[in-house]
Amino acid sequence: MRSLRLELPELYRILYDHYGPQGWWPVDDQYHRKNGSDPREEIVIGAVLTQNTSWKNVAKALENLKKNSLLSFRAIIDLPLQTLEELIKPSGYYRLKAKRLKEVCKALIPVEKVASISRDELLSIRGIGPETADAILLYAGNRPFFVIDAYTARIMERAFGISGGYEELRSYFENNLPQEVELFKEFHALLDRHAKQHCRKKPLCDGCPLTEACRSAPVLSL
DNA sequence: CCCCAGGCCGCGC
DNA sequence: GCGCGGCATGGG
Repeated sequence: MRSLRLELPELYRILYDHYGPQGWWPVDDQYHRKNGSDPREEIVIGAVLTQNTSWKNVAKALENLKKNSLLSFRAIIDLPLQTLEELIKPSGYYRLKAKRLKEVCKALIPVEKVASISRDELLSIRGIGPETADAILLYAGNRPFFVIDAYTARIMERAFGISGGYEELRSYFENNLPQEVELFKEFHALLDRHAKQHCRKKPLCDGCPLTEACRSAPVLSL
């Protein structure tokens, strides 16, 4: 963990200046006002549904739940398994995720728990691994846990030669940034955005804001 | 046709 | 403790 050509706060600044605020985590506040539900429940549910799945597909599943006023822990717990499966089908792995959702909702009701539950306790819930746990802690619980995902790992490895397992990367971020929840939220979202826009599996280096700092950037020929 | 997407679990080694 | 297959839909 030594070859970073810029400090994390600088990396954040470059991405933020280039892409602007990303508006994570997206929630439908209007829906929750109308239904008297808690937007944090939507974050937890979305965090489970988005496991290895594009957000577009997740949005369809969330929309199906909203249409029927079922986007809440209580509704999901009370819903027959098969009905839940049909509603979330667009998000993929729908049989697996229907079971996971029920377990997670049961374990986290009332949703105020996200403010106090320990990371280890979250990890002991079936269907919650490290990334989902940290997403819940950060975006629903407003607590300073940095979310690592495949995008983050790819950017750090490719651009800066920083590789490591989940926990290694997480402590790297948490130890080299001010412990500010809003910074953690925005930084993770920006890394996601950057991976989609430029740092894809097949990198699109044209117009990349990190070219100057990136060790894998193509050499400019005159 | 292929590959990929905001992972996790259970298994074998 | 690490690697691998399974899980599934929708979009490029």
